[in-house]
Amino acid sequence: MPPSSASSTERSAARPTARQARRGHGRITLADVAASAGVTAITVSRYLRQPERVAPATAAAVARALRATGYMPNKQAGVLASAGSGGARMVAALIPSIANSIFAETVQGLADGLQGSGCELLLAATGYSVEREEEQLRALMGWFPSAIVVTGRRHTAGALALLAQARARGAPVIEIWDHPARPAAGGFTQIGFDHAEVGRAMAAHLIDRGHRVLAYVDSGVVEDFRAHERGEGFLAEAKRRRTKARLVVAPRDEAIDAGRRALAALLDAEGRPTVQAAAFANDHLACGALLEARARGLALPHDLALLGFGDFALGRQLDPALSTVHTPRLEIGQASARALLHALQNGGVAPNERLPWQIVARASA
Amino acid sequence: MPPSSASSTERSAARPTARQARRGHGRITLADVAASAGVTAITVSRYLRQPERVAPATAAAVARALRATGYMPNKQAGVLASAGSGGARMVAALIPSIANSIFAETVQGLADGLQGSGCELLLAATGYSVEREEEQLRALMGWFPSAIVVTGRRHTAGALALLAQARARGAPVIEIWDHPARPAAGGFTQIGFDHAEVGRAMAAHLIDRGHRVLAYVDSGVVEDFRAHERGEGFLAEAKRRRTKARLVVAPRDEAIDAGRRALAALLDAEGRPTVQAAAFANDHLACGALLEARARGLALPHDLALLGFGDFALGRQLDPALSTVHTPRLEIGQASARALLHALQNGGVAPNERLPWQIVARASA
DNA sequence: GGCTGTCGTGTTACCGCTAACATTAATGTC
DNA sequence: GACATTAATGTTAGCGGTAACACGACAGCC
Repeated sequence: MPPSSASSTERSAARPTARQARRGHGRITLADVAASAGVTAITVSRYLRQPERVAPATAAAVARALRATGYMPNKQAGVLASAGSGGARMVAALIPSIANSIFAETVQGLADGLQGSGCELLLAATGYSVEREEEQLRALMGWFPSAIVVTGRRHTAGALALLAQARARGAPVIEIWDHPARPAAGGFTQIGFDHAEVGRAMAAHLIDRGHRVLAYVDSGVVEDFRAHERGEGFLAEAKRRRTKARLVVAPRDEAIDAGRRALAALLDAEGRPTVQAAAFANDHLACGALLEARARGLALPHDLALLGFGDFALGRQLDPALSTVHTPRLEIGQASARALLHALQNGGVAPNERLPWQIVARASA
Repeated sequence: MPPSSASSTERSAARPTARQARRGHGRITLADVAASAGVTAITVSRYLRQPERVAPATAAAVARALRATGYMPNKQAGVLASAGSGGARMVAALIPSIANSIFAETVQGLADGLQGSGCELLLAATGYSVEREEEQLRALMGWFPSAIVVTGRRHTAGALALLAQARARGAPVIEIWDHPARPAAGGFTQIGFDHAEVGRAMAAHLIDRGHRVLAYVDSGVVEDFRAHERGEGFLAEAKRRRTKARLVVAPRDEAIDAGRRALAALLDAEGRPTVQAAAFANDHLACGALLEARARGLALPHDLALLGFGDFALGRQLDPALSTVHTPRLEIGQASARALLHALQNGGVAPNERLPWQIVARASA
């Protein structure tokens, strides 16, 4: 047997291991399966991706070989070779906080919706910081995900550029939890609701019930833009209805305590209560306030009305039960999954979706 | 210029696009940066991975080229080429449910701990099913993650094989939320605590306070193994202390209601209360029971003692406040991140970690 | 019977990056 | 000044898979 060909002179066969050091990490590859089935790699690849294109007899042999070898496709290689058009897909999701039950449920909805679709979920938390978001986005984009889900419509210029770039590659980009009346600059798919509208409805709810001196207790988290927007809507509506309303900001703190303290400040500010009704950026704050009000022996909603946002389990069980805004947190995730899968299959841009929310009037307002 | 060589006859230059259809998806690659810097791709690669190995002047040129082109490394290609030894890493995490605040916090801890380490988080929820876990694991393993985090020590045979295979490749495998007294079969790193021990402590807590007829209300989720184990520990301790104790299973249901109904059943079973004290698989159940007890006008803990598990926000705020077990849910995630990063750097197997929990005696027991 | 399809499979080249070895120039050594 | 070292960069050959094209065998058609 003569040396195969090529440059190398003698001893090319003498040390076969040297040059081939990187070969075969012991993993089972398509080539192994192919050898076992007596075909070539591409045939196995075809069997896996378009089984109808291989002859029945071959298919049987390949199937046997697959079972015998315990082959597991390398998705990295698949994505690299077919630039995402292959079966393996990754969806990158960026949310402010995983621990926050609101977003946790959204991620659950997203994961559920992706289940069985062959998409895996790449997750990162931004900690409510657009700079962190850009960083994380840059890191995740290195994996060239097939679709990207980000929270809200406010991003750094750098992040917007990255998102635009992803979309240009054909990756659907979805902004969740936000869908204002007028579309955002980036022009990405939005799945959520209009926070300004919610804020207006919160004010209207309190005004309709006869309260005349209002306050919106905003989140102390600087970049909780959606909470701020609800606050703006709240004030706008109060102004329109010629009702006194002020904006205060809760201390950035373990939220329940922050709510207590924020309410205490409102009640004690000028030696006498400065509000008749308060709306809150979230239910944690509102529950804290409710506990504070109860501790002071106030009768809700007569002495003081309190309205939360988010409809957390806690508020429903307190006595009096907290009135609040119920949000489609699970649905946002599910709708996003649906939208992105649809866009991936049909190539188009996913349409916006505005999801419903409701004010849940319980005992506190 | 003669045709380069090879088989093809004429017109090889006539239609340069034909054969090169797959070339250049428009993405910027190392080669582009290299061209812009007047070097070859490998030099740019070196600059990115071991900057001290390129000459200062070259480094400057490359840096300039990187900025000019806006290059973003393709991590898929990186992992493929260097089989994980490169900078890009992915950590796969499998948890029962993302929406469950306990696991959400653990994932948050994990994400926090991974932040800045160059590891991205690939997440999947199993829905408390070991079969689903195996499926998900198989899907995630196709990405050849650098490390794997799974929940608990019970897995299907197939899943165990996959985990063993991953470990054989050098990927740390960590089982979280579980760390029994005797090590598990798989021999994977365990980070958590001993649930049987917690169960025993819960029983001891109730017995020490003089309660003589006990019940453990187990989770209705069939594969919530850890809750079941706490139940077993509970019964074992009661037996040891010669105290009456029974096991009941809550309806699988919206958990707060399930707790109410489970307690109602215990109280009404034989026309009279059949328990003096009950421990629960989780705080949701316990809170439901607490609300039921309150509705019935029972004085806690005298008429009835209730002890939860998990220390959720709700229980702390109810009146009377729920006694419960505080768990290191965030810490488990953080410790896992630390452990796996350490193992990735130093190559060894991460050591087990037993994390502390405490019984928080509030008003209900 | 030669022509054109179609089917089933193989060949080649390439995705983007990096390990291993090769090469060149500059430096040190006696 | 010949030779071994070291530093800086380049070449080649992969990683594991798939797109595009090529090819042989058989079928249908006039």
